[in-house]
Amino acid sequence: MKLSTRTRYAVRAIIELAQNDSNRPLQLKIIAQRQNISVKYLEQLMAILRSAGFVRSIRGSKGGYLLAKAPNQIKLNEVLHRLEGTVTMVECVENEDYCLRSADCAARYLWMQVEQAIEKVLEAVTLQDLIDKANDEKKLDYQI
Amino acid sequence: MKLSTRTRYAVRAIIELAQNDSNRPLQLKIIAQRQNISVKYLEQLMAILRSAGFVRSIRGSKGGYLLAKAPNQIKLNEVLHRLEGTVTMVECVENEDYCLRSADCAARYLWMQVEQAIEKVLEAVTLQDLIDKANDEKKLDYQI
DNA sequence: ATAATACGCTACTATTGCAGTAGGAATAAC
DNA sequence: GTTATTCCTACTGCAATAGTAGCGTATTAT
Repeated sequence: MKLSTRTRYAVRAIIELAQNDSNRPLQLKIIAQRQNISVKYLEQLMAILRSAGFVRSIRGSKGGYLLAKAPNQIKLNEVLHRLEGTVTMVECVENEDYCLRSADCAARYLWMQVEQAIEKVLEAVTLQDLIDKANDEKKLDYQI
Repeated sequence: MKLSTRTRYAVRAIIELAQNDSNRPLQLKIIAQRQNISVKYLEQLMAILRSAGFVRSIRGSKGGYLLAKAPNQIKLNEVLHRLEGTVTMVECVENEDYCLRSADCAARYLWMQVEQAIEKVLEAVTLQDLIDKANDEKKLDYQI
């Protein structure tokens, strides 16, 4: 039930964009440095986020990436869905016809419970929530 | 975030055992037929369940597998932990030292929320719950 | 005893998906 | 025009999973 590094990297990257409060686009080079990811790999991940409409890019010199919406308008479940293809852990949960026994399958019931729990969390969290949380933690650090 | 087929198969197998209300051991051959899994592959999965103490085996002619505890004593989180190695989706959730930024990492906060939600569901479900649920669904089928 | 049945163990192979690399084209700033 | 950056596509290497195979060991029925 591991999360792919693709997803982990991409989420970290989009958080960086959300935390970029300058009005200027943030370059992959910078994100790559901060997060210790190869630029080339990051490019591919950003392509996913871009085609999904979460970020927009500005090409050419001084170009880079910006969030395409406000951070409080980007829910993490949407992001995860795009990155993971599906958040479905098991085929039959989404596609009842996948298995003849779906209707009274005890296992399927379990997976549905788990998935609903995941979905509920992800639905309730926006990028804004995450950066707020990170800021709170930073404040705590200073107080020590 | 896919579940491995190892886990899916093993859970289905242990549910079969939980549903076996004869006092006689259930043979892998039977489970393999019902679930459409190779016997040899099942053997390996059952070895995991056995070493974890969830099931016990009876060797020899007319042998097979039985649950080692009552179905209401087997929580799904325990089973999943054994099968998946870890239910941790992201390394830093369990191991704070994994990353220098753990303390104020916005992403880590997200993954912790998700994992806690998963764990909460799995902790609350026993094999007994699953077979009860399956029986309920069967009853509904008959009523149609 | 013997045959049949069934688990136990270990090694091997094939496949798949992920992670990462590479090169060059398009675009914009200066 | 030069430089900096994204965009696109293809390729490669690697690791984990999925599945196979064969022989060994234990138990029961007869």
